[in-house]
Amino acid sequence: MATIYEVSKLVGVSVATVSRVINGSTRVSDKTRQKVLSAMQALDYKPNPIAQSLATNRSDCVGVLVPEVHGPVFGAMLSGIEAELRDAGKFTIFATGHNLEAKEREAIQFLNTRNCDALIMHVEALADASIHRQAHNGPPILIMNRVVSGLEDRCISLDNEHGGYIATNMLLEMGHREIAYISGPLAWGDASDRLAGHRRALEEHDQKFDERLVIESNFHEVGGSEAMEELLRRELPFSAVVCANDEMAAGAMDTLRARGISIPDDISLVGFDNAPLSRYLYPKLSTVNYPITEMGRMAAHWVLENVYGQSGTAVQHVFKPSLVMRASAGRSPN
Amino acid sequence: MATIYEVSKLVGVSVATVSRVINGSTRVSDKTRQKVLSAMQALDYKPNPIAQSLATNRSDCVGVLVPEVHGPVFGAMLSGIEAELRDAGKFTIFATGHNLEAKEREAIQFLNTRNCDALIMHVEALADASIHRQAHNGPPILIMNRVVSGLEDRCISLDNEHGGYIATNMLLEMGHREIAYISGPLAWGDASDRLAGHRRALEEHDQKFDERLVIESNFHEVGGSEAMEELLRRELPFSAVVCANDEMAAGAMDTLRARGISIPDDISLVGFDNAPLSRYLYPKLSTVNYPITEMGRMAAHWVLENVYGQSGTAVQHVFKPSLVMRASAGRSPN
DNA sequence: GAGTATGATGTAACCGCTTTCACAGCATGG
DNA sequence: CCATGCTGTGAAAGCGGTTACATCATACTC
Repeated sequence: MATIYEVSKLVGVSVATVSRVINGSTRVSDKTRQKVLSAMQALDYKPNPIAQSLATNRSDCVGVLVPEVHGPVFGAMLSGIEAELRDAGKFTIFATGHNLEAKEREAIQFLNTRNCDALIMHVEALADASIHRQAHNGPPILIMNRVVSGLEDRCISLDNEHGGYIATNMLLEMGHREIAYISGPLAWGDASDRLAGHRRALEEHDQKFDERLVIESNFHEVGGSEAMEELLRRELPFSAVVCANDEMAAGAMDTLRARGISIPDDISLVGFDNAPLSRYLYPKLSTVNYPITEMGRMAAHWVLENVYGQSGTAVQHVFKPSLVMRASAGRSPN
Repeated sequence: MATIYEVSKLVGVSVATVSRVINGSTRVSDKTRQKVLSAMQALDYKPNPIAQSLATNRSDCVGVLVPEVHGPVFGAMLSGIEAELRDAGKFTIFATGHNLEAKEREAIQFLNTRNCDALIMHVEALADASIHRQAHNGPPILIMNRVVSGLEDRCISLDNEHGGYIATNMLLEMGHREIAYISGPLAWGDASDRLAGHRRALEEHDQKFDERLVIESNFHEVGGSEAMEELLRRELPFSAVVCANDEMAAGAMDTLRARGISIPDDISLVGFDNAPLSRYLYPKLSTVNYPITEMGRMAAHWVLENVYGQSGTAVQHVFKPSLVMRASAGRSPN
């Protein structure tokens, strides 16, 4: 690989001048610039990014920490981030935290050793205090799907409360009165916010909130299936169920089908996330769209503006979910 | 951040000695080693990876090129790669090629500028010649899901022919005789291999291969749906359909359901990939398992052994798919 | 035409680490 | 007692760039 020295020698200028041409930092006369450029071409010269990093103290790498690489949500998020950063010539390094505190901490350490210019992280287990510490000691960070107080301008999140609200509101407007709810772990912010939206919708329609119609589950398919069984066991009347994510809705659907209960004729079902699987279920699942790819793009955007100084549009910190109507929810049979 | 100089000053040795302690390259007396180690701890010293890279000409980064970041197959592959490399303290940088030659070429360029120590790539559009060129000029490469002649020891692939064979074989053994086939683009190796396996199974069971029962489609859901419509339009008898991937099977299922054709009572359906969606379909899809996560791990493994000199088990270059029986395939109604 | 601002370029230090080579000190063997 | 071979360590030259500062024309001002 050719170095900057070879280029400078070929042209007969100093390496400083070549460097200036590369970076466009200072004015270089047109004549020398042209000579340098053609020499670079002739030698097929590419600046060594490692050397540049060492000299400038920038790595052009952005670290991304997600619970998992695969899966509908994180895959889509990574996709948005990668596309945006790539266009800007920045590199994405990722690590997984598996929603476990030790792993998340370790992953941050790992990314820190790479001298990332910024960190985009989706962490669940890590306490606010740890995030604050990282924010103050490490490179700039951006937090996905979580609002950390004191770092609001570093957070990009979904208005989960609104999502829960529109799901239940839609069912109420279709005439449903008794609406059950299968929740994710309420210790997690998104799960409790979604439930709060559900409650608000009920209140606005003067429906009493009945705790017995709420099951706290785990965001997984089996959990949804078991939660639905538990609901049926309680023998309370309900004509619709909101599931706090699509996977649990898939599980719930399995249980209902096994009991011969028809969707949506007997019971309407609504999910949350608009994950790919929601389109494959039968009947196709009505759900709440979670614009995670866009949110990933926005995160990358923030980094490009605030870390790499590129100008652009304003960053949107809170995204509003919207309803996706499919076949699993219909009018109340009553 | 503390540097190696500060450590050396604190201990009263030269930076060379500190470096030796860091790398364990040469013998250092126990006494000095201990002093250096505790000084490193006291200063919370971490070697600067960028500087190390510049000096050693290694970046500790592995580039991964996939068509897309998300999606069942590539997400799972990335997941396997990341897990394995991460355990070894190596970084994964990824880029997407979207199965377009220009984009794939560009992505390789992009990763090349980062001085990756190795490249793991899943490319579809790039010609063998380009891959050979990259293999000879750039860092070591590993090719996923494709066998490039002359580079067989650099390829990790699935025995697609075998997969096609076991799918059709299973149907034949369940008594089916007329078996239709919805293929992916036959210009792609995996699609044509899968079809070849289908043909071999038919031949081994003395069934004539009927071209009119084969539709070439595009690996997408809509394509599967349209292909099934075309099949029905041809009004040839068949009691089972093999789809070359699960997405097309999902589309085919939609079409059959819309016509009131029961699965598997009227027609049996088999997919390929064992993507997550196959479990969400109704009825749950029988399919061929594609151990892509393991294959990703294996790729990372190869890199660790051949680039970073870690010892380990032998690399498996060809993976055998296996059958996953679910509800969508049953005995022939005849 | 002297004084000065301005623009283009060169010089050299520096980023933080690795590694070759030299060397001192010491044990070994004849 | 000297030649020899080890071990442990230090000095210093890279790795390939960036950039503060110096220098030198050149153009401009009065």
